[in-house]
Amino acid sequence: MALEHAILVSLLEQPGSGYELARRFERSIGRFWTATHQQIYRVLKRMEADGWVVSEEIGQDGRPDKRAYSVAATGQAELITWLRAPVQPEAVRHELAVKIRGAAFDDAEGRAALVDEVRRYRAEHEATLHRYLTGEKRDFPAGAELDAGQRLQHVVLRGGIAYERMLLDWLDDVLTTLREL
Amino acid sequence: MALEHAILVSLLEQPGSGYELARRFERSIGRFWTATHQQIYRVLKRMEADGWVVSEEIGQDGRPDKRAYSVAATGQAELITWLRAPVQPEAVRHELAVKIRGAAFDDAEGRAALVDEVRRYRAEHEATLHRYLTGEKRDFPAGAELDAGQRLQHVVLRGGIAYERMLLDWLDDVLTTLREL
DNA sequence: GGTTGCTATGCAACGAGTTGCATAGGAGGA
DNA sequence: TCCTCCTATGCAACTCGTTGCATAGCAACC
Repeated sequence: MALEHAILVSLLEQPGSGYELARRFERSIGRFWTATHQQIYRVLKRMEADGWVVSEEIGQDGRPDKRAYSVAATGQAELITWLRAPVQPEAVRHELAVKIRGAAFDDAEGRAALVDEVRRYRAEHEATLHRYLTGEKRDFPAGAELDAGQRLQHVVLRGGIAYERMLLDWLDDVLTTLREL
Repeated sequence: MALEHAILVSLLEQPGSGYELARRFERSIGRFWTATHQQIYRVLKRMEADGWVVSEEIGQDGRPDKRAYSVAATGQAELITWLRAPVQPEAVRHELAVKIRGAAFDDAEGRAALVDEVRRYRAEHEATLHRYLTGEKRDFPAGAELDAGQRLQHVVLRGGIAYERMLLDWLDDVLTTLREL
C-alpha cells in the first residue's frame, strides 16, 4: 500500500491530474515506483474518498476537461506518519537473473539467443543511463543553488545513475561469462 | 507469470519439496525472485495439474511426510520457450527513494528519523553483502574448476554483490546529503 | 474526408501476491 | 509438563496489479 504515498509525494511536489501523474510515473517517479494510469485513477478516487486529496474540475479549451488533485491536510499527515515508519523489505524480481541461471538447462542455440537478449537489454539500459545524465545536466547544473527538495531529488537521481552504471558493468561480465561457457 | 519459471530452474538445479523450495527462496533464489510458501504450494499444484512437474510422496521418520517434486519433460520444454522469449521490463518499487523525496515535506525531526532509518537499512545491506561474500568464498573458491551451471550461478551472485556495493556507496551519499540539508 | 495520435477518464475481469489462520508430529529446553 | 521451535502442507479472504476495452473531443497529416 505505498502507491498512495508515492502519489502524495508527487502531488506535493506539484499538484496535477491523474493523466499528468501517469506521465510523471512514466518518467521521473517511474524510476523508483511504477504505476499505470488505471491504477492511478482508481487510487486517486479512494484517496479522495478518504480525504487525503481534494480535486477540482478544470475546463480546458481545445482539450478534454481534467480533474486537478492536490494534497489535503489529512493526506500530508498520513504521509508524514508513513515517512517515519520503517522501510519494508522490498520484493526482488529480477527476471534476467532467472534466465541466466536457467541457461544451464538450455543448449548452445538457447545460450546464443540469451546473448542477443542480454545485448538488447544492455542497449536499453545504456539509453536509460544517457537519459538520466542528460536530465541531471539540465536539472542540476554544477554550481547551481538548490533547495532541500531539489537536493533530495538529485540524490535519488544519482542513485538511478549508480544503478544503471553498475548494471552495465555487470551485463558485460554476464556477456563475457556466456561467451566463455 | 514467472514464479513458475523460477521454480522450474530451482527444481532442475535440485528436485525438492515445496518446503525446501520455500527455504531456497529465502536464500539463494530469493536474491532475485521472492516468494512465500503459500504461493509456492499453490503454484506447484497448478504446475502438476498442467504436467510441468511430477511429485512423489516421501515418508520420513521423525518428520512429517513430504512431497518431492521434479521437472517433467513438458515443464522443461516450457522453460526453454520462456528462456528464449524477450525479458519483460521490470516493475521498479523502491520505497526508500520515495521516502527520501518525501523528506522534503517533513520537518527536522522527520529527517532525523530518516537518517536513523537509512543507517539501519545500510547495516542490513552490509550484512547481506557479507553473506554474499562468504557464500562466494565457500561455493566458488579461486582456481576451482566450475561447470556451466556453477559459472552461471556465480555470475548471478557477482551481480548481487555489485548491487549491494553500489547500494552501500549510494546510501553514504544519501546520508551526506541528508546531513548537509 | 479518413486515419492516426494525443489528452483525459474510466469499467470489468482476471491474475498475482499477501495475510491470517489451521493442522500435526517431533525435538529440545525451562 | 508446558512452551517454543522446526518440518511440512494447506485454505480462505483480501488487496494489489495487469490487460483489454470503451468513450470522446480536438489536432495534424495525407
